[in-house]
Amino acid sequence: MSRRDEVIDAAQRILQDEGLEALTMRRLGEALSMRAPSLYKHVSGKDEIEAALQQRALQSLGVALGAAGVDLASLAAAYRGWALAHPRLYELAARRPLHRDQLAPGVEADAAAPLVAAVGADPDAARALWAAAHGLVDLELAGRFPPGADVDAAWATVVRAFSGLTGS
Amino acid sequence: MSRRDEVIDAAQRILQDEGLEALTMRRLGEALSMRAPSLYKHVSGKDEIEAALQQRALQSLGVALGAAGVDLASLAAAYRGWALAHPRLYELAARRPLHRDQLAPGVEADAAAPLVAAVGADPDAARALWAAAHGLVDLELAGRFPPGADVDAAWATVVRAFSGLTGS
DNA sequence: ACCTGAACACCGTTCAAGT
DNA sequence: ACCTGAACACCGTTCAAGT
Repeated sequence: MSRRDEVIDAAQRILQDEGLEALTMRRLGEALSMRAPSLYKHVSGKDEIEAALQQRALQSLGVALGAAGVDLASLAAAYRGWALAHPRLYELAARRPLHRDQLAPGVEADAAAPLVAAVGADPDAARALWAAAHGLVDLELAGRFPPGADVDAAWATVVRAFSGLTGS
Repeated sequence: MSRRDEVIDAAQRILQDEGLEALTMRRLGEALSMRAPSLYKHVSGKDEIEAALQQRALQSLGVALGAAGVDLASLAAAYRGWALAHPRLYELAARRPLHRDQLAPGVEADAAAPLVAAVGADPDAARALWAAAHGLVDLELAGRFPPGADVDAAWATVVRAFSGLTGS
């Protein structure tokens, strides 16, 4: 494993265990037993680290969605399940600017492909569905729903609304 | 106008004109012709400033939604219109942790009330609709849709999906 | 009552220097 | 090839001191 990959791996560990605000160059250097300036010999800067983790997140999410099949309900469950299982990665990939220039081409499209397939290849419907799923996850992760809110029911409503679109 | 209100006003101007990352205590002090530490005589810290702006954002959004009526399509247009007209305020109020403890009680609920009314007081449907609208705005503001994407059509799809819910 | 300068504990990043 | 210390230009915040 290259030294660069060790840096990215350590960054992912810090992100998942301690959160996004803990992911600093000094903290990362500490985890690798070096000073922060030394990291710049293996990585161009913090942006490259974030881009690499965004890429991993998109790929992992895409795999999870692909495994869920084409059924709208199970796809929705897979989206939410992945996000709740990897909240820091989701946050980094969905709530932060995407470092598109440093992403392998197609990663974004591959992650979204299962959603597109589920709505019958209609790109507008796919974007609407993606937005609804993203909005639900985003609000849930941000703690925006009131304590007693039935988030499952909100998801079910979205699934029902979009089923009505393609079903009839 | 109290000195505190002058601070909040200046903060809003900086936020809207220069963006969230320009809203620093030193920059804010400069705009008010004082040093950053002096701000702490009028405001407890940056959190209070952010909370005050979040409150203004929620109130302004609530007014815009209330004026749109109960029609789902015009409500959706009002939500998107407000967000695109005040992208920095929307970002502060929707993409950042809400400083709930420093918010006047009811502000959140008041902003959401028109959405709740539009879906027939069903809280699950209201959350689903809110999430879909938030997701669409969030992705659009973050530049996550591809350049040629028909965002209008995606909004129309959401409106159609939710109309089907209550209509039949 | 209001404002200041100096300081503290942080950031990301650059760079000359060492091995 | 790899790592270091010192430095630069930033953060939010505290505090003793001035008027």
